[in-house]
Amino acid sequence: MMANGDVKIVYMGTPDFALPALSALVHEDWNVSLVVTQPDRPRGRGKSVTPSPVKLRASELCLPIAQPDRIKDNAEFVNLITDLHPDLIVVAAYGKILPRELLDIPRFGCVNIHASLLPKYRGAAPIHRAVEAGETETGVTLMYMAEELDAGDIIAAARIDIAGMNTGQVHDLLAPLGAKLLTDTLPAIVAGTAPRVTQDHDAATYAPMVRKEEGHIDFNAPACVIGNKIRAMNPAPGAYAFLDDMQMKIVRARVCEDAPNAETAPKPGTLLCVSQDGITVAARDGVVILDVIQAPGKKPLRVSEYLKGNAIDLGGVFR
RNA sequence: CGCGGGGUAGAGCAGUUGGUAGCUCGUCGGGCUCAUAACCCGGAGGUCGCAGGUUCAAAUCCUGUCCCCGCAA
Repeated sequence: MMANGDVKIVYMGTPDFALPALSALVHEDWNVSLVVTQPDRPRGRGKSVTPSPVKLRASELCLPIAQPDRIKDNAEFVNLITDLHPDLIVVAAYGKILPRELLDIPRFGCVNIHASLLPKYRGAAPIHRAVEAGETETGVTLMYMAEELDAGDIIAAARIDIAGMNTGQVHDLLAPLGAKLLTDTLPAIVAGTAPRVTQDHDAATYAPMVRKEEGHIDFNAPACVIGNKIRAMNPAPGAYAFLDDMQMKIVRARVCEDAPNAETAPKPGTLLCVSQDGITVAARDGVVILDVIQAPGKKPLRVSEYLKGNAIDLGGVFR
């Protein structure tokens, strides 16, 4: 049996989600000979050129880094990888689809850590979409990569209970879980004994990228749907609604589904109660009670704190 | 140089025609009450982000600097 250090790995990833797996590989002495991540881009306040989280981590770990602008039809990059003769390519939220010529390079293949229980939630935003759908469990899946997005054969998966959690919380559980799944499974992959189960493609669902505007809460929806949406959109890109001209972020809320009497049902979005316990807002059925809100330019505050220095008029309407 | 808001008592805010700081909550003590997260009275607690400048005098004006946040990417 070969030692971890004898297995040459190319790691491809970009955001925070890809951090734990990279660190775990290094921690277990796998030979990470190159880290590939998205190019530094102007982002954030001030439009400053910022490196990806994975680049920062790779730097800390003193690993070689490559940041190709594109990997499709990029002979130079393909040659770089080819000449490296990696035994395995590990991908975690890299952000680009790997072309066939890359997938064919490593003898042990290319594996991908995906933040859902495949075949459900293939695509860019599996965690957001799972939370939004009100799933009570999700997980991570390790698969051999295929040309089609997230459609490769499954090697292993791990599930967790996510009831009541927001996207950030699920993310923070899934990222290390994915890392563990990877390192637990790697020996079998290298030994050629890893399972390889074809996905049930008919059961596949897709998790498209989240658009910012999706965070705009429409109170003319069932309370539970709103609750799921608020959890799904936090911490990023954030859920919000307008109170007069102010865009108020809704960081945390809880739902009460006791449907108001149809006769007296207030217009959705109406503030029914403003107190230390939260801001009760009418939904199409039931109410949503806002617990943590964030005014523009301010920090997120519990409603009880917010009210110490700001007034919110009863009867206002969120739009 | 992308646009913009902000750093003032433990928390959230007010206070810019310059004159050593106020509100709500919390906290401590006392009172009222069968009782209370309610009410009344009283107290403690702040070198007003940091550094320099102008001035008799700066939270307040000027310059620099650090940090936080919203938008946009």
